[in-house]
Amino acid sequence: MPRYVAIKQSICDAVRDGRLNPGDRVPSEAELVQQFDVSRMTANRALRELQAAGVVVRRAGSGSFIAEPKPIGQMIEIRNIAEEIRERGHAYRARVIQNREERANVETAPLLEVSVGTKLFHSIIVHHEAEFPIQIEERFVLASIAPDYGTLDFTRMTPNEYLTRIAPLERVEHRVCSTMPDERMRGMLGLSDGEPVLQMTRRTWSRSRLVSHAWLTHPGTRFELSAAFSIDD
Amino acid sequence: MPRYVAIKQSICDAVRDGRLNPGDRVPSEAELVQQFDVSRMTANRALRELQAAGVVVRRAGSGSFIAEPKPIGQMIEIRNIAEEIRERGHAYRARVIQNREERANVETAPLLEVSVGTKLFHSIIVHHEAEFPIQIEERFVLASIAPDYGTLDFTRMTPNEYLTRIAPLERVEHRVCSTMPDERMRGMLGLSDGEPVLQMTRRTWSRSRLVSHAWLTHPGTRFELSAAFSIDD
DNA sequence: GTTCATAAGTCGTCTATACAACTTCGCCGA
DNA sequence: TCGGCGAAGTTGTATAGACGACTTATGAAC
Repeated sequence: MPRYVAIKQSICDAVRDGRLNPGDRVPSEAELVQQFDVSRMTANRALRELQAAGVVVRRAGSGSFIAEPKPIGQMIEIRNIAEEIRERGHAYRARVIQNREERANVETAPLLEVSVGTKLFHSIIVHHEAEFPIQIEERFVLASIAPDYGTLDFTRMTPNEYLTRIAPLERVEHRVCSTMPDERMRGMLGLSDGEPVLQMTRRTWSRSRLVSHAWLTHPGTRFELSAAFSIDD
Repeated sequence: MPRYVAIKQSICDAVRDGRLNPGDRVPSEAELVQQFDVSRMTANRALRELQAAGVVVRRAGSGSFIAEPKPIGQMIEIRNIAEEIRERGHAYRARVIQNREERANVETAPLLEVSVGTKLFHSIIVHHEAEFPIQIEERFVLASIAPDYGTLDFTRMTPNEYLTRIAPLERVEHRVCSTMPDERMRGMLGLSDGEPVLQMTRRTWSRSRLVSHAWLTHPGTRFELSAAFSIDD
């Protein structure tokens, strides 16, 4: 294995293990030169590529630091819905329908790819934008990765915000489809008859495991999902 | 400007101008050393970063070449719907409803951010998966970028396929929402009453211009949009 | 105490060189 | 004609050294 890759992996491993957290200082190029007995150019390449990957941020004269939770993926923004709403200048409010610990059954176990009986949390939250329900979030979380998930107050911090804080995001998968809501959904979202919903299934991986499965349901007429991608020089 | 950036830009410019096309050979590191009077490490960095950006592919022993149209964006796959259907093992068929040249009017001009009167093509195509309509594609294309768009046979090559061939994709923007179809849509997609659709608005840029605006409408129950993103070491 | 100059630490870039691995192609011999 | 060998070209990686720009802390001068 190339030596610059070994350096990158050692730092990525430290992030995955929690030995390095967002904001923490990463060894400087000079220190890596000593630790790994490489030339400075090799240490430089390792850190430079980690910066390109968004793992660290570097400031000339200051040092290299683990990047904040996630500048987000490249496209579909994994942003905090609370922030998003506040940026639009509206009040944000959350109503927690439920948040309890469960054992995975034959229906829920496949969602997180675990065996039946595994402990997990099951939360349902309705997010409001200025009194109007804008998203229903039904989420399953691996209990082992977030043991105190059941005690959190999601009116103060969204599950997304909490999870990106305690578990470094490694991979995200989205599926989007358009359906008609069932009666319960319709009630929670305050929809009139015949209004469709946009349903997004979001799965997130951390520390090499699938840790969360969420259904995010929006009123089709009150929500747009936006994504952009561009190449640069 | 750093010298490796100057090299990258010169190559990116050549791609944008059409002087370099997919598959074309890019000057080797040794040639760049002579052309730009830099050290090989500097030329190497320029080409290496272009490879990371997906602009070129490099093969040890062989050379560096402009990458194929697009390995796709990073997430939402800009894939050929025909390929996608065939990969699922079904027959693909397209029905061209219209394909004509128009002048931009007050409604269509803003879509491509051009002034009223600009020549553009307006095509409507229904894509079928094994007899079932799976997508309606209504698209506006800047005529100046694709002068022969009006003469193409879209039952043999999709607009997407054609456009990515003649114009290097620089930026893509997606917006997704869920709505109820109007009567005409419902007919074309063969939907029963009360079935919602997933409507995606896709805008693509090439050579620094917005060149295409497309509405892609899918039956909500017969389509899923999928996207994934992951960081690697 | 405040302000300013200086020094140390750090990253950003660039050079010159070296060796290894791989690809391609031509040449030579069987 | 076919096969194999080797040379030339190309990329991948690594080293040692250099200079510049920026940040931070230290300490001196006011």
